[in-house]
Parts: sequence; structure tokens; C-alpha cells
Amino acid sequence: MNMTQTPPPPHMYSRKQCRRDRDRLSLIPIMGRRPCCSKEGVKRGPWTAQEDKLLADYIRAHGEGKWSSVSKQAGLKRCGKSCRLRWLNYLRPNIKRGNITQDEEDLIIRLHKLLGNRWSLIAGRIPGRTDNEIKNYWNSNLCKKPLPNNFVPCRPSKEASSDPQQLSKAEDKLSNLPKYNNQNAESECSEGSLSSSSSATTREEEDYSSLDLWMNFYTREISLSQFLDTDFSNMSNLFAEVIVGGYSSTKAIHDEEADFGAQLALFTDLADEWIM
DNA sequence: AAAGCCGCCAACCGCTCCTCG
DNA sequence: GCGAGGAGCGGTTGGCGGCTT
Repeated sequence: MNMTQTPPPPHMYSRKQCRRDRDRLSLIPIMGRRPCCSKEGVKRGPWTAQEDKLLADYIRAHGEGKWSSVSKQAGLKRCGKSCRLRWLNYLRPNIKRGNITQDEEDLIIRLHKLLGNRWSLIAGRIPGRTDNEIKNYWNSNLCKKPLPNNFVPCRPSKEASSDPQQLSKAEDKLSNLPKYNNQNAESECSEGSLSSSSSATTREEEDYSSLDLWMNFYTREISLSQFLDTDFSNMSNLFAEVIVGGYSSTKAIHDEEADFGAQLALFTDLADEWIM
């Protein structure tokens, strides 16, 4: 038996190689999928217009939530996750269809540099666009574009980490950006609040207005001088931790040791490098 | 004209986080 | 504090249409 002629095991095939083989040899797909729902009789695949109507009518009448029971209540033979995804990515009101504009593309690039592959957060800053749409757009368009000198690779966690020497100082900082609570962030974003309102009264509101300010600066909605002219005295140490990437959990909010002034000075030094 | 290849995008999957009892 | 279940997220896949050979 000549082992050198043995093809690689299926799990070592690249996707393209797999598809090439499938096309050439008319094989069934090598990499199968397990159904997400073990229940038999759960429908999968593309949604029909009738299913869309059932789901949309139900949610308009009863609101979002309880996805696991939505399918039953609405008379759909779909799993809850599928219903949720269909609603969020397609049926939800105010979904913007069609081509991504140049302005939206610029914003996606900046937000991706800022947030990495946190598509839901990026989508939250771009009205009418879904995380899935932005993710697809990134992977099919922006990922292939030539990157600026200091641009973060599309998948920094897998590709950039192997050669730390190539990371710029800014990228080092960006890779440590906070993983703040998505629900809070999304609700913030859904309000469309792009201003750095100083009327926040609670600690939580205060923290997110700080983050918002920074994001506005990063996405060039405000200038560096406007940013530095801000009265930071009303903001918590979270802001400083966000700036230098020292924030790793909500506990850090209460770190009284944070040297806000020094961190802000560091940020100011880095600011020019961060902005393309 | 047919086969092969490629890109796009809707949908699926597994994992993590959050909430609640 | 702990476990179960639900919700959300990001990575991946499959189907399809268009392009190339």
C-alpha cells in the first residue's frame, strides 16, 4: 500500500479544496453539519415568504423575546435561534438593504480597527445594518483590500499574534480594548446617541458616555482638539482604562489605583498614531 | 455549450454570557 | 454558590448565480 497516494483526511481539507473535489467528483459534501436542533420535524434552510409573514406578524403582536416559544406560538416549524436570526437580520423594521455606501465602509473600517471582530457592536454604530451583513461585507470585500501601514489584520487573534514584532504600539493597545457589556452597548447604540452628553447621572450612564465620546473621537465624529477639550473631570476611571486598554472586567471600574492623568497623557501621545 | 471556479450572502453551529430559581 | 435554560455572538458553511476557461 502506497501511503503517499493517500488523500488527506477530510478535516484537513481547505474549504476550496473540498469544494473542488466535490465539484470534480460529484461527491456529497465532505464536511457535513449536525442539525442545531435535535428535534425532528424542525425545518431548516431558506425562509419562505409565508414563514416570514408568520414570524413578523407574531413579533409585531407579541414583541421580541422567548425565541424558543416563538416558533410554536407563531405556527412555525423552526428552531428559536433560526427565528431570532431571521427577525434580526431580515424582518426587523428599519433594516437597510442594498449596497454599503463609501461612508459606511469608512466607518466599518474605523470601527473594526477599534473594536476588532465585534460585529454586533460595529453594527450598532451603523443604523440599519446588521452584524451579519457587516461581517459578510468585511470578509468578502474589506478583508481583501490592501491594508494601510498600521492597519489591524482582519483576524488579528489568529494571524497577527504569531509575529508580535510587526504589531505597532497602537495595535497592541487596540487588541486589549474592553469587552464591555453588549446589551448595554447595544441599547446605547440603538438610541442613536452620538453626542458626548454630559447629563449622565448614574455611574453606568457616565461610563458609557465616556466610551461614546472616545468612539466618536475615533470615528472622527469629533476632532482631536474637541476630544482633548472635553471636561474629563466628570468621567470615571473607566474612561482612562478604556483608553489604554487596561480595562478587562467590570471590576476594573472600581480600581482606585488607576492613574488617570498618566494614562490620558499616554493616550495623547498615541493619538496621532492611531488615526490614519 | 458545458464544466469548473469564485464571490456573495443567508443561514447554521458551537460557544459564551446572562438571568433566574 | 451552582446549575439549567435562554439569548447573543462570531465563525463557518452551503446554495446559488455569475464569470472564466
